[in-house]
Amino acid sequence: MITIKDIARVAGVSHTTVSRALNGSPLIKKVTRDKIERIAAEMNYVPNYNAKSLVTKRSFTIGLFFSSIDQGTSSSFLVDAIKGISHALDENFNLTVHGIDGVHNFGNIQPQRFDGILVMSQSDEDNAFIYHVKTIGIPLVVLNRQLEDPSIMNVVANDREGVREAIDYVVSQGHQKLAIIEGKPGFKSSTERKQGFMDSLITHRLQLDSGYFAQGDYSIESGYAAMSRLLTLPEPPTAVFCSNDDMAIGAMNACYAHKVSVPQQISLIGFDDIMFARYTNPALSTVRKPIADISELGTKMLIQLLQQPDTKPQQLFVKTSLVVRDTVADR
Amino acid sequence: MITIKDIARVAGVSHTTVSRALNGSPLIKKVTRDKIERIAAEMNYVPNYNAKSLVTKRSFTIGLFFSSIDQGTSSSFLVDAIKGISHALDENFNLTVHGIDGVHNFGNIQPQRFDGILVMSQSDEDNAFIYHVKTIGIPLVVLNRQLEDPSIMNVVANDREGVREAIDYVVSQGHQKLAIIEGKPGFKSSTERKQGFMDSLITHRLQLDSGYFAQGDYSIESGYAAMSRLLTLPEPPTAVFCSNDDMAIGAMNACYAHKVSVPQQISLIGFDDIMFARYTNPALSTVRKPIADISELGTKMLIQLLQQPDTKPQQLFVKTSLVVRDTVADR
DNA sequence: TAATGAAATGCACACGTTAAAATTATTGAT
DNA sequence: ATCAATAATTTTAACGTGTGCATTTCATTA
Repeated sequence: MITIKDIARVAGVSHTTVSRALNGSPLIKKVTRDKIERIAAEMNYVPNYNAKSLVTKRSFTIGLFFSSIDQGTSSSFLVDAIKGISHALDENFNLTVHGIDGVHNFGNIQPQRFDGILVMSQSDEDNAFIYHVKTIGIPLVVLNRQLEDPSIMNVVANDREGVREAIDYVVSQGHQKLAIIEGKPGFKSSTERKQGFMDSLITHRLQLDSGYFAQGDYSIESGYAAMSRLLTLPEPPTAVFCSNDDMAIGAMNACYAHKVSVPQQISLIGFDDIMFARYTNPALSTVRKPIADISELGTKMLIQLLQQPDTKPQQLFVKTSLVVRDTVADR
Repeated sequence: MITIKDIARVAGVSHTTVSRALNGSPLIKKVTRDKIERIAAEMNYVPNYNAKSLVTKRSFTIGLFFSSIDQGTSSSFLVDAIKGISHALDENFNLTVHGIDGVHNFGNIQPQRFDGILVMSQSDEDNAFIYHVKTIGIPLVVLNRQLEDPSIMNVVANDREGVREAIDYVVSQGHQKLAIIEGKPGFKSSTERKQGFMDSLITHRLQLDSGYFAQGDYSIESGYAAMSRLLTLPEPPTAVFCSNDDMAIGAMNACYAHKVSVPQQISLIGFDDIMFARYTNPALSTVRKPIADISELGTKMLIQLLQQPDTKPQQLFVKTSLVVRDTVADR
């Protein structure tokens, strides 16, 4: 492996000059810099990041932490997140991936090992980790889950607005009796999406029938169970908003089991636009939550935070978009 | 941040002794070691991996490289792979994730940055990268795609055997007219799976009708197209093996579009057992390719390779398993 | 008790880089 | 031509750790 000292010898300068030249210091004369850069390229020099890190105290790695990678249904999450991040990340940054539940020793999470940390959060159980990171002072951005704490940089989708639009669309198709299968109790996203649902109904002066609010927990099974209950109602809804696509799939299977045809007899709309929403039969209409965009924006904010540590934390919202497929019928 | 020198001062020994004690050197007396370990724990000492790396020339990171993370349909791949790997990986190893297509400068891939590399390969376009890694001497394991080169450690599923079992099962259900939708031409996996298909037919003395061999390329669309063609045959098959689940989903949609009911009129069986195979309507019968197991085994082999660099490269096969769901009818 | 050898520890340097301080070269003004 | 000011470069030290070799400590034997 060749080092700056080797280059220095060839160029007839000191290794410090090489270091400066290669790092764009203004202290170096142009001709010297050019010569050094040429020689470095010729010798296929690649900097030793460990040595760099040791002295600059930067690690050139940013860590991506998921609530869990062993559990958690949403596999598309991970891919989309990594996509978005690597899109925004400089090539000589390393991206490491971890499950928060796999971190047994918080002591391993140190400023010296991570220049910055992205948390793709799915549950408030991540808070202990998040606050550890915040406490030891590693630049931090939390993605996907809306936090109450305004002192932490946070990038999320505008769930409420997105759901409102979706329900507006369902209503515009002539539906009057709308039900909702709610998300996991206590989760911010659950209440946000429910709010969006109600916003739309209220705007359209449709009644809020308490029998049309079914509890779920974001799992496929809970979608199945909730839908089964809704179908046995004396006067079933004509359209059901499922607070995520997993539950929508469960709901669709429930319809299938009860010989209720989608969308002829009942319309369904989900939330997330997971990878296989388009491959269900019929293809699921849903609200796209742009995980890749969220991740990319979050990464940009993190980089900003690295460069200017006193940047004010903000809560940023990324717009969702309605994806019309085949599960909402015109009435 | 506290260093071994701080510990040394407190313990009243030299930093060398601390270093040795903490790294399990046999040169240190037990009482000394115990004292040092106690003090280190009390002071919440965490080693500086950059300094360690600089002097030992080990990076404590292993790189996971995918063919692409921007493209490539199979999102469950990534999750399962990371699952399997982090399962086998020591906590003080870092796992970094990259897309091979995102590596613009092979010069960045150096022994100094990666102790070892795992390639989750999906296409032979990865070969340039693989051989670069091999050439510069980074310990390497290639996962998922079977290589011809016996000098590279390789862990793959036993596709041929898995398909044979699956087709045996389909035949045992009374099917006689079986078709196959083949994978991408030129891919090792395509020919392996086709071989498994033929193995079974030959064993059961069923005829190989060339009209029942449809070309695909692993994409959903190609599955749709191939199935459409098979359905227009004067004497259509009663069961179709699709060389992966994506094509099976395309095929299922083709049946749906042609008003052919699955499995009543035609049976389908896929390969991979992707995450949403169980959520199709009806749920897809398929062959599970254990990506997590492959990754875990591959990681173990890599670790072995790190510890004993002269370990002989092998080609290891991981068993697939038949997943019976609802798309193969009894006749 | 002294000599011997083995066990335990310390010293000094190295790893490749950046940064502060010191030195030398160059320019401009008188 | 001289001096000051500034530009360009070098010298020296430091980051935290591991390792070869020298040194000390300690138990054993003569």
